[in-house]
This record gives sequence, structure tokens and C-alpha cells, in this order.
Amino acid sequence: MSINFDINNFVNDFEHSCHKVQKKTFEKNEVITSYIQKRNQFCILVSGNADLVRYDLNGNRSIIEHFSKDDIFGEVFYNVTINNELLVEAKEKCEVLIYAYDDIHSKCRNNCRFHQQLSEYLPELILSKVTNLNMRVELLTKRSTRDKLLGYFSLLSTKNLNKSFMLPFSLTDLADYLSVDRSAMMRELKLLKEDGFIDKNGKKITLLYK
Amino acid sequence: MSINFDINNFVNDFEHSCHKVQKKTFEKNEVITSYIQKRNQFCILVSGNADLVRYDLNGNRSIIEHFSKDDIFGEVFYNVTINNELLVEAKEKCEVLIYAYDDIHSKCRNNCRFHQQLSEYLPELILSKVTNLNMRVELLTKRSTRDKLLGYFSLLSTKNLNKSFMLPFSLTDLADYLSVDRSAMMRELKLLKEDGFIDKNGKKITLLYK
DNA sequence: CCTTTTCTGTTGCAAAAGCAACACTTTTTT
DNA sequence: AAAAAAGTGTTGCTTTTGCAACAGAAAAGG
Repeated sequence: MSINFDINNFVNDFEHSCHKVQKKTFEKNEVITSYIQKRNQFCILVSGNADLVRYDLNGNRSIIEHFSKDDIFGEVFYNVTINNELLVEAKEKCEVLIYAYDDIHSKCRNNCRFHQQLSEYLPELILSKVTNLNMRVELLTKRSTRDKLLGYFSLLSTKNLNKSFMLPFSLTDLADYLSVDRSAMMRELKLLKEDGFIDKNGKKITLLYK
Repeated sequence: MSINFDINNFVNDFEHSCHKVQKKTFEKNEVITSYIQKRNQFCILVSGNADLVRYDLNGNRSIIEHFSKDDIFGEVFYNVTINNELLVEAKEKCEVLIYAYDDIHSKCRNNCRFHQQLSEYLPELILSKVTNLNMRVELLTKRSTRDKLLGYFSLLSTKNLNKSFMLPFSLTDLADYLSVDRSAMMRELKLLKEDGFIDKNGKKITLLYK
């Protein structure tokens, strides 16, 4: 599911055409935004990558979503509730477009390029988000750590068109992403290796089955 | 997150205005569609309710999504992979609009009412889908059966503006929805009752905390 | 209305996952 | 370049979850 326009051109174009949208830069580990109140914030990640994380009452950290170039996020996509602290954290230097979604329907009076393009490509962008979320749900509904790992690996393998690939996460983050205990996940990785399903060397995984 | 137009008017209006979209009726337990190949099917549920379910190799059934009036679904939202059989099953009599998404961008030549309205409201419809999926991911990332149950109950309670509410599922389906074993879930429900967190009478749940 | 099917509630036992702790490696910071 | 921090790999033990099986209740179907 690739997006048919170059977001960088888009960004450069709009910059002098609409004053309602801001471009901001964030350093590694900075909090890009937190979902606290309904400000209808809508963001596009122009470069870098970031995670939407939740810290629960027991101190568990979950990576709810992982964002890279062209991904969209923000409060608009959430029914914000009180019991959860949701943060978007930059994993490396990030450039982000920030906008309030209300304004998207009520376009700029001067019909600027930004709005023209946004309304044209928004369905595409959101559609791709839905696809990602569905994959995520598919993964999370798997019953065992083993199935989650294999499911995720198979996904990465398909994306890379290769039985070998590098994990885009640290192993610690991978556990938070799959919503399992890290040490239990490590144990399962070892078993998968022993059982001949995968080969693993640091973050390089090779699928050995099929 | 409610949708600002009446889908029934929409449906009645379009019926004589666009021949590219079909309205079909399905009886309880019928399979509305299965996600097998990329035909880019896009569906709107006009009435009734249905589940997107997956059966895995061990015979486990998971309810990936639950659809009710105005919800949208279909292959467009999925990167279809081979290892999973995904079915949309009618839980009661359902009316469904079926369309191929390709055609949405390339509008009807005669610019029919259906397409006018669809392109206007599609972002809204999809946005609401994203919100639902995000809630779903939130639930599924909870680490324990207890937290999943409490999370889901709190959601229903908020939606109903009441500490008491009826489960929209059978308990069997609820387990499939939360992706946990049914008997383990029943055990946990009993414990939640014993620990004074909830009251439960069949499908009626009352939250006792806060 | 009776029969069949599905759903609910429960349990003992087995398997999987979580927790806590520690040593070692790699990366980041100063 | 040294010190600090973060990440990896491992393990013993505990807790949670899953599995299998069954009985009774409720719902669906003829």
C-alpha cells in the first residue's frame, strides 16, 4: 500500500501557501504530542520515525503504533479517555506537520495548494492507516507469543521480498509492540531457533520454513 | 464519533442514481464476503450487524472487528495474506452496499448522487473506522484478561453513559473478541465479581468501582 | 411443543507467559 | 576514553492462561 504522491514536494509547496499548518522538528526522545484532550490534532510525519506508546498503571509500556515517513497520527483518530496516557515519542529526529482537523472540512478561504492536495490525498493516507491498523489487530489477536512473532516476521519478510530482514525495532521495543514480556519473548525466540523455524543473529532474522 | 448524515436516505437516494454499486441482503449466519484476493471490495453496512472473523490453524476463532450500522469494511482495508481466512459473517439479517473501491477515485462519468455523497462523506466514515480500530488496538495490547475485560467494560459504560449496560455479544463471542480462552475469561469474570469490581447478571454488567 | 443446538458456568490439570534478578554487550553521553 | 545508560540473553520460580471435559440453562428450529 504505497502512497502515490511525494510528501516532500507537498510539504515544500505548501510551506508558503498555508499559514494554518505548522511544520515542527523534534529531536530524538522528544515527545511530539500527547493525546490528552480533544484538540483534534492531526499530524503527518514528514521524516524520521516515532512511536505511539502507552504506559499503564503497572508501569508496562506498550507500543500502540509505530510511525515512519508519510504516516499520519493525532488525537483526531482517538476517542481520548482518561485512564491512559498516550504519547507520541520521536525515536530519531522527526519533522512533523501539525494541523487541526476541524479546519480541513472548512477549507481556507483562499483555497491554498495545501488544502487542495490534502483533501485530494487524505482518503489515500487514511486508507493506508486503516490497512496498517488492521494488520496490527491481526497480530495482536494471535494467541501465543510464538504466533505473534511468526506473524510479524512473515509480514516483514513479505515487505522486504526476502526471507532475511532486519528488525526495525530493538528487541525490547519489539516485546512492547507485540505486547508480551521481554524475557518470555527472548525465550520464545530461542525456542524458534532451536525448533528450526528461524535463524537469528542480533536483529537479523531469517525465516527457514516454507 | 457519530456520522453526520443519514445513511438510509443516502442509500435510498443512490439506488436509482448509480448502477455501479449493489445493495444485497444477507440472512443470519450467511457469509457476506471473504477476504481472499484483492478485488478491492468496499462495503457499507446499512442495517444489521456482522463480525469479521478469522479461524486460525488450531481452530481458534477470533473476532477481528464487530460491525454495526454505518460501519464500513472490505478488502480495500486489508493487505490480504494467504495464511488467514478472513470472513465477514452476518450475525442477523443485514443489508450491505457493495462497491469496488477503484471506481471511487475514477468517478462515474455522469457524476451521480451516490458518488457525490460518497466522496463527501468517505473521510468521515473512514475516520470513524480508524477511531474504532484504535480502541481495538488499545484493548488488545492490555496484558491480562482482567485488564481487557475492565477496559472493554469501561468503554461500554462510557458509550452508554451508565455504570450498567448489556453486553452486545454472547460471552463466547466476547472471549473471541478479546482474544482469550472462554473458560479462562469466565473464571476471571467470577474473580472480578468476587473482588467487588463488577456485578454481573447474565449479560448485564455493572461497574462498581470509582 | 418437543428436540436439537448453542451458550453458560465450572473445574482439575498442563502449558505458557510473566516477574525478578543478574551478567554481559553495545551504545550513548560527558 | 571513561563512565553511564540502554539493550541483550538467560534462568528459576510464580502466576496466569489455555485445554478438555461436563452438566445445566437458554435459545433456535422444526
